[in-house]
Amino acid sequence: MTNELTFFNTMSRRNEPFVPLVAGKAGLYTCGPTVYNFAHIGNFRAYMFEDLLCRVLRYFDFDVTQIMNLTDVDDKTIRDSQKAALPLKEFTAKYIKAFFEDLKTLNIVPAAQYPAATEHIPEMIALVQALIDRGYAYQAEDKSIYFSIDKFPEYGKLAHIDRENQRAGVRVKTDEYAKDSVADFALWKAWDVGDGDVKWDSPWGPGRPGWHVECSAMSMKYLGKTFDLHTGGIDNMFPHHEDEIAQSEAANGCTYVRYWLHCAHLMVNGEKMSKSLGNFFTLRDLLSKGYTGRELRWVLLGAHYRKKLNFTFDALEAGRETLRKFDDFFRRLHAAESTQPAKPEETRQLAQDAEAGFRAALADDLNVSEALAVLFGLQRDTNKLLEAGSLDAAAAAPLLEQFRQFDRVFGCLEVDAGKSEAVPAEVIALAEARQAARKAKDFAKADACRDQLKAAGYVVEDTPGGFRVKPL
RNA sequence: GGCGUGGUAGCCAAACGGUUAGGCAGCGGUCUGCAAAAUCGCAAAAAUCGGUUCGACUCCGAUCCACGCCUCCA
Repeated sequence: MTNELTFFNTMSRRNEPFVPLVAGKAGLYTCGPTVYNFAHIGNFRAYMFEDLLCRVLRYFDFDVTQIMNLTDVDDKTIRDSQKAALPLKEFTAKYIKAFFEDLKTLNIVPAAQYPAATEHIPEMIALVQALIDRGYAYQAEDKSIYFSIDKFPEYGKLAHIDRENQRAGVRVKTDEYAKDSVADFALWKAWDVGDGDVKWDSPWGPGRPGWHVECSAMSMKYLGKTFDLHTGGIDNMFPHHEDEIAQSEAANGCTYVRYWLHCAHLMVNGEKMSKSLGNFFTLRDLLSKGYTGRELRWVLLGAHYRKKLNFTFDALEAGRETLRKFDDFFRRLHAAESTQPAKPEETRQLAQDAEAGFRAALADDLNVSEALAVLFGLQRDTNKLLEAGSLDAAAAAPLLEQFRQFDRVFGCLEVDAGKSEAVPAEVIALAEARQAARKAKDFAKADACRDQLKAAGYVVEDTPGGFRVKPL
């Protein structure tokens, strides 16, 4: 059985066996949302990928500690809270609440902690001070503190950025005159009038932390100076993650992160979905169109995380159909009755083989497509047995259990959801009336009964053993 | 300009130097009063042009196209 997980490490640009710092444990840091608005489904592609990663790590018996930060102070958050005439905290609280609701709707397993930037200012100040003490940072004329990239020769090792070849000129903004070098980035932003009452005291005067320093300070606090995995969207690779590495390694003198995993974008009409382009859907948009979190979850799970995924409503519809078939399938499997000798040893073997294929697929840098092929393969084999009438409860049990195992990773099969569904007595009565009419060859009446059932929200299906009623 | 990714059947999407990926949709058979579900089967592919090879969707090169990062961004 394959038990060796491999991940594509952005740092080395190749697949590497995952060997954690501490055997059996995995520490993971995830760049979370900036809470000035509702997250869109492109954002959720990244959170879904991270959920998949954590679920797979757990499937392989790792004890996972996931930390996801909340960026609750930055230029846009300040700007929009001022527009809304609300204190920063009150403004972000609304979107933090919405974010957690959305995670739940998508059945994303919660992280261990969700540290907020504004709750960790002392840690950030300490980190900036360490960088100043070690000669990596300086205060400019505008009172802000900057990281001096020239002092960190390894700068660019993650993104493979060669500073010589960067386009000259484009990065210069009018307010950056104070920096020693254009590429230097802010660790601490000095307060200015536009920030209103958003400010914290520091040894360098009032201000607020720079974006990159937030993640470094919080990840170190919860996971240590060196930790296993850091994830995020590919657009965070540069400059955000590159800057995190520079700050953290300069301050600590040791490797910051051992495995970097980056998720590709969700596209819509061939362009990346983003707030700045305005071409996005929020989860709430989809819910209001009648789609479910489960259906979106299925769609987002459908492509490998390092490949761009084009979002379409067709895909959502196809996903809905697939899930419907699964619901029906599990209902039939729960009700399995044999007309021939059942063979539990055969189904146990089927389950075992599927398990092996499933693990091998996921171990290969989270190849969900192949894992899904295994899932569908087992479904097909199971259907054949059901069709042949050679499954009873005992023979079905190992199969059901295997699907439950699969769902620890997929999180949307709902294997047991239809099991205990109570069908109202009047619906049963109606179905029985239809059955009687059919026997009497009164098909007009039988069809009328079926229409009535449909109106009540049920479908009736005729099987060799009798009828079967299920919700529409 | 620099760095990078990708172009697979109607749609979505994998693996792999030679053997059916898979899903949705479609077509035909079985089952059914009709349906539905299921099942069996079928069809359909590799942007273009070269090269390497006994053999290439898979390796190499060129071309075209799309997309991303270099600026807040999952």
